[in-house]
Amino acid sequence: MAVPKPLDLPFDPIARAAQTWEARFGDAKAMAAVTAIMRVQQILLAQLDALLRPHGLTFARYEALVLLSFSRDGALPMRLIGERLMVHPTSVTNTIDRLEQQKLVVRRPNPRDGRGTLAEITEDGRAVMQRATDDLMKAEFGMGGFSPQQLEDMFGLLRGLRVAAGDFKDS
Amino acid sequence: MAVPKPLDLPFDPIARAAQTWEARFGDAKAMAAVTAIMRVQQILLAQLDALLRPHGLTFARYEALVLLSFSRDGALPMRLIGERLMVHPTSVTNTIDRLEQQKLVVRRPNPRDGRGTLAEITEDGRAVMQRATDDLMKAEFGMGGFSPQQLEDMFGLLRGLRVAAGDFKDS
DNA sequence: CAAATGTCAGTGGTACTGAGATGA
DNA sequence: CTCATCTCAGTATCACTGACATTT
Repeated sequence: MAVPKPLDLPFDPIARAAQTWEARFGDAKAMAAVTAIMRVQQILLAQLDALLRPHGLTFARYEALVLLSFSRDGALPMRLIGERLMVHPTSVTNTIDRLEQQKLVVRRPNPRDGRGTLAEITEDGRAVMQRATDDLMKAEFGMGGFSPQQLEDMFGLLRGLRVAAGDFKDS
Repeated sequence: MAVPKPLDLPFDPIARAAQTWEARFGDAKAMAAVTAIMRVQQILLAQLDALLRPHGLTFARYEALVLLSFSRDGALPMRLIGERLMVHPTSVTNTIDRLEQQKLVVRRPNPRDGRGTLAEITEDGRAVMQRATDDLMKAEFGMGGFSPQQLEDMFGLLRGLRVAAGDFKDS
C-alpha cells in the first residue's frame, strides 16, 4: 500500500459532508468523528506499511513480532497472540504462516498443552524487528505532527470506546 | 464482519505493550496512540458493517450512497466520488459496480465529458440510504459513549493529521 | 461427554499495480 | 500528441464462517 497521494482539495471533504448532513439529518458530530477515524486509520496504515515493506513486513506481522520479542522466552501460544493483538484465530494462523515462511518465526508444539501450538521468534525475526522498529521510531509512527500531550489525549479519548466495546475491564 | 466479541481482559493490552516498549525502546506515546486508532477503527467498522448488513450495505457503499444523495441532481462523476471519499479509482469502480448490481445506483455517460461516467442514485438507493441512516443515527454511529465535546475534540485532533497527509489545504 | 485449540477451505471486502480503451 | 478518465485483470491483505481433528 503506497502513501496516499496528496489530494490538496481546497476544503475538508468530511467537514463539507457534515455541513450537508446537519441540514438534512441533524447532528453530525458522531458521523464526522467516525469518518475522520476511518480516514486517519487509512492514512496511518498506508504510511506504516510503506515503512515496513522494505523489511518484508506488514503492520499486522510487525505487531506479532514485537509481541513475541516482548515475551519471556520469545514464544507464545497462538491463542494468546490472538487475544493480545485482538485478532481472529484464523488471522493469527495466517499471520504466523507468513512469518514462518519468512523464517522470522517457528512453530512448535506447546509442551504444556497437547492441543496448543507455540509461535517462537527466531534470531532473524529479532533482527528484522529491531531494524523495522528503528525506522518506525525515526518516522515517529506517522504521528510527528502531534505533541506528547495530544498523543495522550487521543489515547485517552479512544480508551473509552475500547472499554465500551469490551476489549478489557476498566480498572 | 461481526461485532468483535468482548475479550474482557483484566488489563489494557495496548497499555501493557506500551509499558514494555518504554523500558525497551523509549517513548511509547506515538506507538500507543497509533495502535489505539487501529483498534478503534476495527471496532467501529465491525459495528457499522453489522448495522448496515441488513440493508445489504457496507460502510464504503453507504458512504457512496450518502454522497450521491447529497449532490444536486443525485449524480456525480466517478472521479469526483473517489476524490471526495478519498479512495482509489479502482475502488470506486468496485463500489459502484456492487451498488449497480443492487439497483441502488445506475451508471450513465457524462454528457459533459465523453471520457467520463456518472453514477446516479436511484429511488431504491435513496430509500435504502434513508433506512440505513435511521439505524446508524439510532446507534449514534457506535459513538454513544462520547459527549459532543469529546466528539469535537477527536475530530479536531485528527484533522491535523489529515492536513499533514495532504488531504486538503488548511484554511 | 463437552469445551478448548488450532487449522483449513471458502467468501467477501478493500487497496493497489499495470495495462489498455476512449476521448478532451 | 499528451493527458485524463475509467475499466479490467491480477495480487496482497485481512476478517470472518463453518467444518474438522485433536486434546483437555
